Amino acid sequence: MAPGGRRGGGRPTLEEVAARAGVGRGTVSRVINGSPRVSERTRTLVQQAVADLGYVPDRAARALAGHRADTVALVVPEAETRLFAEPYFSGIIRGVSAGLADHDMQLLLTLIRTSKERRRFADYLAAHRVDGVLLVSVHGDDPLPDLLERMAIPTVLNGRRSAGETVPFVDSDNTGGAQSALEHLIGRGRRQVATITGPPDMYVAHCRLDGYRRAVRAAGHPEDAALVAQGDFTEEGGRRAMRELLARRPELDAVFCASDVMAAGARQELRAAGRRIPDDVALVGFDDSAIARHMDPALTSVRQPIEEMGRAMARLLMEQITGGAGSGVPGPRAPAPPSAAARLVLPTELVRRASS
Amino acid sequence: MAPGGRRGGGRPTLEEVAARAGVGRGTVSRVINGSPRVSERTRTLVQQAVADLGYVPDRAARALAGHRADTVALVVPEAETRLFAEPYFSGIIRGVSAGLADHDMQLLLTLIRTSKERRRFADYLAAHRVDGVLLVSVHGDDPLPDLLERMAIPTVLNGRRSAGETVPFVDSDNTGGAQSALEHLIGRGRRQVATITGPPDMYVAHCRLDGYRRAVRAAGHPEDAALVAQGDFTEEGGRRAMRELLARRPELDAVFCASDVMAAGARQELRAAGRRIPDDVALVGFDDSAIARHMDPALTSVRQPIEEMGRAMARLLMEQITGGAGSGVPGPRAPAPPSAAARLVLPTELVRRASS
DNA sequence: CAGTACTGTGGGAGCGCTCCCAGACGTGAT
DNA sequence: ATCACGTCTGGGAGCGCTCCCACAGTACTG
Repeated sequence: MAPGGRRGGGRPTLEEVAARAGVGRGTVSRVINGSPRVSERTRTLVQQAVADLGYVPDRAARALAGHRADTVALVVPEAETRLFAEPYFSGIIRGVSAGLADHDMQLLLTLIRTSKERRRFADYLAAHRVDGVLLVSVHGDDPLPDLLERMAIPTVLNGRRSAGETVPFVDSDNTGGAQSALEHLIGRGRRQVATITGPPDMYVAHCRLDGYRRAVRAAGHPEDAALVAQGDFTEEGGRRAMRELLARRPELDAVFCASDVMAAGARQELRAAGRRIPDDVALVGFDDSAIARHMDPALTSVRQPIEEMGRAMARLLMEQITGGAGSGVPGPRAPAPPSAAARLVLPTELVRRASS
Repeated sequence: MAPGGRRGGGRPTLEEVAARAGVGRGTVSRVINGSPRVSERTRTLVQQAVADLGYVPDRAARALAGHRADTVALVVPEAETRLFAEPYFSGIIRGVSAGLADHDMQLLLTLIRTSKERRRFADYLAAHRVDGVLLVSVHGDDPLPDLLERMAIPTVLNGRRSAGETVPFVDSDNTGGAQSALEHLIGRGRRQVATITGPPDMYVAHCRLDGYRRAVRAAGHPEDAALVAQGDFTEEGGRRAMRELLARRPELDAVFCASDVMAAGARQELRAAGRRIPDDVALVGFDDSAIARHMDPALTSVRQPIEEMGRAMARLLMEQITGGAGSGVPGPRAPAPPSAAARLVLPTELVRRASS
């Protein structure tokens, strides 16, 4: 008779299940949550009642009483929303989603474009609506990681802000990936290998440049600063950098680009300059994105284990949330100390195609 | 002294705000929810207390007491997770996210791959954790739309299952887009325009084929069934269909592909057959995805107003949830009757590039 | 056979809100 | 002055869970 609009017959509550099973509320709760302190007989009884009634625990009530949300947020800062178009995010989301499914956790997607939206998200955190946060592609100056640390909310970054990252993270081996790209080029007889880097304020750009340098050094080639041009991960930046390189070192015979998108820009300039790929100049990218496969010629690129990274992020986050304790019973939050396992660097793989 | 781990000092509650403002709980609640039945003086008083204490309402408590979740789910069925890589999803998500931000609604992202995950999602719906659902790229045989209708959960589809779609939806003008692509080709003197279609069990494929046929008819060209080949929205499908077409009608001078991905496949076959693009054969795609810009030559394609579609989906859903009542106070759910406005078809735009 | 230690169980006391019913205080008409 | 009818306000009664305390029962000990 309630005016509000109680839905058809009303969904069964814990209490009703308890009544039907002839046990107390607490016992049903224990069964639902997989507590071991229930006799086998009672457990079966309760499970039967649950099945009969089609009982599904109300999450809101659970969240209120249990101080948890069964939800984690995947946060994508403004600067990165365009990257969304890349298979990268698709892979991360799939990995995360798969990793969370086992824990019956939901994924909240939060795009933060404006400072108003950042505030809104901070309120959301304050309102206890998430148990943890996954942060994608943080820049060095992003205030979010520190905010999360202050609020003591379990967090995992995708990538890191610096070599001394304090927040748990999952990253790919950018240095190693760049290195393998260069070993490949040098192994195929290229002598004058240039590189187009990412923006210097991003750690990932540093790593890839570092890998380039190491490989050049290891091969005994001279380190030539004129072979390094700065890009910004955009196509236009790739074009600009390529023009610079061609002006400075017209004799170059290979270019390693720190992203596929920049490689696409570089290719245009190379073609405009009449260089054939790969005959005159070999080209290698990074990310193994869709454009790598569709470029003409198809682009050799460094692939990251993206979906696996997403899975790993989910795993690391769950470990923090459950306080390192095994899967089992989700107790009240008990923040785990930062462990060594909370820094994960996954290997990359070179995908060879026609451009090199 | 609570063992659980009450966070630092404890966040302020409604009651504390009430005490500080010297009013009752009900009054604070009214102010928070923007009820008009509060005197100006009291409202200011309460707002001051809220600001002083940094009060943020607890969402879980709100959800429990108020029978709402302030959350909507964006559901992506298995078959589509690969499309995730496309700018399409990026755009939809951005539009939806922007559209929801105004309503202080959160976005839950749900990937459904297995039947186990579908069940899990159904439970989630039963557990009252979402106020509405956005469904992306539904197939004709997807059981989800009907399930949602039965549960009386507000829903908006992206695309529709058939011409007589009963669930509110937002779609783009696929027929018109295909038509404009063909008018463009025919206008440039192409006489033998072939098409590669999507899978016949998808309504969107029908629409695009329909647009092709209408334009051919309107131009007074003969309708030649041999110029129609069936694809499946994949690159390999595009290749196969292109081979068929070349075998059946070697004299064709243009191909309209129902997706960019299939156009990429078609291009490979055309090239393998020694046809130059656009000199011998003009090529047009659909979606205006990343590969369209990076293809060689760059692909003419039909662009959909993706982000706007996302926004519209959010708007339609919110209208259902708030029962058509203006923004204002969020009352308990009152499902709105299916209105004419709940069917939205947005216009497309032809983006001309070098391939035609 | 009392004493100690478990294991299993019931149910009270909240979690922080919203809803809604009374009641306090106006204001105007009679 | 009296009554009716507004507008505003306080606070009780939940929402459906989890947590935890107390207690019954059983199984060991000395």
